[in-house]
Amino acid sequence: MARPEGEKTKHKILVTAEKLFSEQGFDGTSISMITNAAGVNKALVYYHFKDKNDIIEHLCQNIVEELRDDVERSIQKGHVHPNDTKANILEEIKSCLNRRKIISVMLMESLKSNNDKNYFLEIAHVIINGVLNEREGQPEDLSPDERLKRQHKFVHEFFTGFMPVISYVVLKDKMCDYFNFDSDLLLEQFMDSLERSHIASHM
Amino acid sequence: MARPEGEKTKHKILVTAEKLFSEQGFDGTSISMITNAAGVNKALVYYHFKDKNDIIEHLCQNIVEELRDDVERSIQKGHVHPNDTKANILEEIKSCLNRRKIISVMLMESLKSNNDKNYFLEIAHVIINGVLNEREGQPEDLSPDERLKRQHKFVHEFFTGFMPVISYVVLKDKMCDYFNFDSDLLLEQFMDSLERSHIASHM
Amino acid sequence: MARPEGEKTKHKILVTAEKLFSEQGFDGTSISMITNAAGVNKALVYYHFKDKNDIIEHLCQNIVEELRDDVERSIQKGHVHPNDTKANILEEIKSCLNRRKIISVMLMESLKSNNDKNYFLEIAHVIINGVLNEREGQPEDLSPDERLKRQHKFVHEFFTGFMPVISYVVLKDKMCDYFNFDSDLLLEQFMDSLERSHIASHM
Amino acid sequence: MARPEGEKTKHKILVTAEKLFSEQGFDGTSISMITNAAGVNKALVYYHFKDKNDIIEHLCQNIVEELRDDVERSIQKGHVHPNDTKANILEEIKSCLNRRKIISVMLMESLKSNNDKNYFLEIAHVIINGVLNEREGQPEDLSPDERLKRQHKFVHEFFTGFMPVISYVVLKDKMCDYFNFDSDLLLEQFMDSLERSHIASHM
DNA sequence: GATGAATGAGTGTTCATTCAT
DNA sequence: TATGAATGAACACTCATTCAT
Repeated sequence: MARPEGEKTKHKILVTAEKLFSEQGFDGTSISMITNAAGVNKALVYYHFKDKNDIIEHLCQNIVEELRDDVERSIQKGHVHPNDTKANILEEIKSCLNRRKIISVMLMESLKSNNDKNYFLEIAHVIINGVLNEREGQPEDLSPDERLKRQHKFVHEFFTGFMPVISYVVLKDKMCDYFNFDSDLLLEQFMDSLERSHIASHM
Repeated sequence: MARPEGEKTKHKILVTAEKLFSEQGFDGTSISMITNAAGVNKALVYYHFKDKNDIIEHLCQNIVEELRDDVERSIQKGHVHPNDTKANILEEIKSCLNRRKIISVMLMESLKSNNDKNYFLEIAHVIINGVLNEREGQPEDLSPDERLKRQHKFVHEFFTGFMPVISYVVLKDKMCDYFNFDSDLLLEQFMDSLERSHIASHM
Repeated sequence: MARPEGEKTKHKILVTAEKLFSEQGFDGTSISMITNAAGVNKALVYYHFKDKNDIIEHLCQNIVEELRDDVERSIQKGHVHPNDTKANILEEIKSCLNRRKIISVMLMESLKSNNDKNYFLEIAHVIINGVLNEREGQPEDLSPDERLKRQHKFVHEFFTGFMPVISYVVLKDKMCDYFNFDSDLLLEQFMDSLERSHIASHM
Repeated sequence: MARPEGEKTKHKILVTAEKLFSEQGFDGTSISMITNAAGVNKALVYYHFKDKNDIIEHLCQNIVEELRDDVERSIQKGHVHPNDTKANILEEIKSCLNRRKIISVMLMESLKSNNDKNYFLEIAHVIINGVLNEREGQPEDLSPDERLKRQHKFVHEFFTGFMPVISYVVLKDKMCDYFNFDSDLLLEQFMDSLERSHIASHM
């Protein structure tokens, strides 16, 4: 675990940036804010990263890789709770909750219509295809008709499964604040809704 | 309809700001960008608005009011297409599409955990309560138990109906680009999914 | 002469920049140095000029135009001292001395082999062609042979007339310092040399 | 000739710095640019040189010494081409061409009126006095009148011989680019002009 | 209502230089 | 000799905002 000195600093910058980006947005967060919060010299950021954008790029690529690994491992080992869809979904929600800061940042950035890269859609792609492949095996040489079906399944998963979970993860705290909801109750109600709508409608 | 000169300018600023905010985010858009694009003098912004924040506040309050009016009218007059849930949902989606720029901005801003005001949750509140009231009448003096049920319905509508629609509206163009989807087909598939999951699970 | 307020500021920036660029070079002079010396706000520079480069561009284009006008006027009106080459050359030297700051800057910049624009060669072109046209009329439809002759004359003027004068103008103060020369004597000796070499060798 | 490892590095830094300084100027070239281009560690520069200024100082002092040696050797051995002034001048031009990068740098720096050291005038001094001494012997105990004559000769050599040659050397490539001149023809025309003006006017 | 000019504090980024190893 | 990491000051440039007219 002995990280070389430079890697520690780089890590500190990344962690702090992730926090501040999720709180204030990418454009609303200055390099000074990051270095002040992280307690590192401002110029050091540019020793470890090409520019400000390179920081968010690192953050995004890191979790894209993490998720790819997760998905692969999940397919190989099978689920943590076999035959218990609900428990598995809860597991997934929790895994998203742990990454909710960067997910929030990616969503914000993906909403800007000017952006070229779209890491949010990239992780959607990775996760949903992981789920679909697990359910029905890796597709090869699809006929146009099968491809259309596959796309339909993807769209279904995206809007009725993935986005509700993402929405829950990135908005739950604000909802509890705004509507004066209890956090545990909200989770329960959300899980129930997801079960009755998305899970019940699996194609 | 003859708008006084000043109102025209104010309107031009608002329209341009909405466009740029949705393309680049609020923090990513400067006053100069707005005035350059709108072709108005920079100082004029501060004649019509208190500060930069006041612009987004105007934009948000405007559509909150618009939506309130829509909802009220809809309850009074009934739906455009009575007894055709699908058509009505399509109507709603189209109404959101027309406002997708400002909705996108509100969502971005609501994701920042630092923000105090949350216009996105405010419009969710307005719209979803409109839908629920239309379905089952305005609730008064709810018992704790009824209130819980109402909250559950709200949560259900929010995550399985509202958020999927919003997601579709703000992300569809990026999805078509990223995944090389056909726009019309995506709408069709999305509508089908929504029907099978959300509409089928109405409580 | 009543200059609008903004033009005065712009002028102050240009004059100060010219001075500092000639003393420290373009890259050796920061915007802060200029604004501090000129007593104007730093951001104002960017109100009046696109960027730092735009300042030097203005300076260069201004004297290019000035020189073009000078040359044209000189051809129309004839020399100040007809039939007295020496006096006319002295006149020219003095006119260069008045512009020696910006000439020095242009020469420095033209020596960087990376630069795309070359204002120094542009003024050489303007001045020398002015001299040649005055002497032998504006050339039209030159045969290849005549063109070669014209080029030869240009080269001759450039290296044996123009460059010595420029060198004198931009280096005389440093020479007087370094070699402990008397300023007036240096001018006299330089004029004598120029007469005996360049003027005597006119083609 | 086996250079110790450290000397090789030092040499690489000097060569790269000379190249970049001549392309971008001293102030326009950063230590990072040099170390990146030379492929050496940045901190190593400060092992071999006191500071950035020390690099240019080394470069300048090196050729000052080189030129001193050249001049001395030339006086002792006589010219390469005895009795052929033209050939000798061509030899000198070529020797300057080989050193044109650092000469260009020295000239740029000498044009800044703020600089204390003036290596450009130092090499002018070395070279021109070498030429004069060769022609008429090393002067000793000059009378005031003789000293004035000597100064006049120096000034003559400087402005009608040295500066044209230097100008040719540092500007020829830019001239060929800018005026679309042929390189060989330019040399020919320049040599001819120099002969007819400077050489013809030797005092 | 509208404008050109101005401002102080800030932006992202790079600088020459140093340090410990 | 050489290196990766670090630093404070400076860089060019832009920000939101204000002022006088």
